[in-house]
Amino acid sequence: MIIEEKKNCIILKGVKCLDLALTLDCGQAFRWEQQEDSSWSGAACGKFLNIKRNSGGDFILNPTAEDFHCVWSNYFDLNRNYADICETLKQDSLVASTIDDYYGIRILNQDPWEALVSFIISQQNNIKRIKGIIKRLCDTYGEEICCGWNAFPTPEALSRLSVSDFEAIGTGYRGKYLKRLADDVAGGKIDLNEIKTMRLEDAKKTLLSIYGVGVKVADCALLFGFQFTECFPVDVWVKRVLEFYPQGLPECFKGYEGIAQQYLFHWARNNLK
DNA sequence: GTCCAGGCATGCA
DNA sequence: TGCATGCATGGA
Repeated sequence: MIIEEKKNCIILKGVKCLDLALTLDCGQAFRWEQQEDSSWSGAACGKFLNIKRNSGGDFILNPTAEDFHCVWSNYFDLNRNYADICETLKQDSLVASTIDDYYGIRILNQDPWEALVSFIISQQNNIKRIKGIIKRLCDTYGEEICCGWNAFPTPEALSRLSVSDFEAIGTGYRGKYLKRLADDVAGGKIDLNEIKTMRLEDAKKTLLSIYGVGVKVADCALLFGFQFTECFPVDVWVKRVLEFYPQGLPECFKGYEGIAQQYLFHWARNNLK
């Protein structure tokens, strides 16, 4: 991969295995919106980004060089060799049959707080509605960054809300979970950065002790927000896929179960109605 | 109108 | 430890 730092943009050449639509709109992050010029706009880690792919296959990004290196390079997991990982995952016949259709899905390294809140909202909910709730949450309680985009609201900001404030933006019964989480994180009772340094078992145990966080939400947060690529979240769709794996997950997934899961999740949603 | 969605807490056996 | 039930909401 070659990084060209221009005056007003960053150009990435030779990036392997990155499909913007599949990666940004596959249900792992909920704030990305495709624009009329087919570029994608969104916000993460307190920064705004617009990114597009030109006809030559290069990626054009709008941030400063500093923000690219400090935030977006890691967010898009650009230093991980997905091409090699996909080759390994293809040893499994089901993944092999799906990977060409969905090639280019990456696991985004999201902010732990945003990921945890987002996946608490996601429970027993559909992706379209999850996006709406998170948009209202950010528009109402996040600090403005630029271009009409707000940052994801901080724990402190959300701790000032009441349960009914959460419910007013459509969280439903999850409002009480969010209220307690915001209070505990803002108050220092839960330290998300510390969880990030833990071994997987301890990190998962800690997340499971949070009110409103069960196995599925914990696995999604660990995979998408805490960089544990070996987590394999099982939702209603993946549960259907698992019928194809009566012996358990194949050896070739080892260490990258979460990446395999994204391909299988996507395939299931499109094929197992 | 009914069913369902990137589930979880709770109560009861 | 394992299973049944209620939970908010809006799109299909």
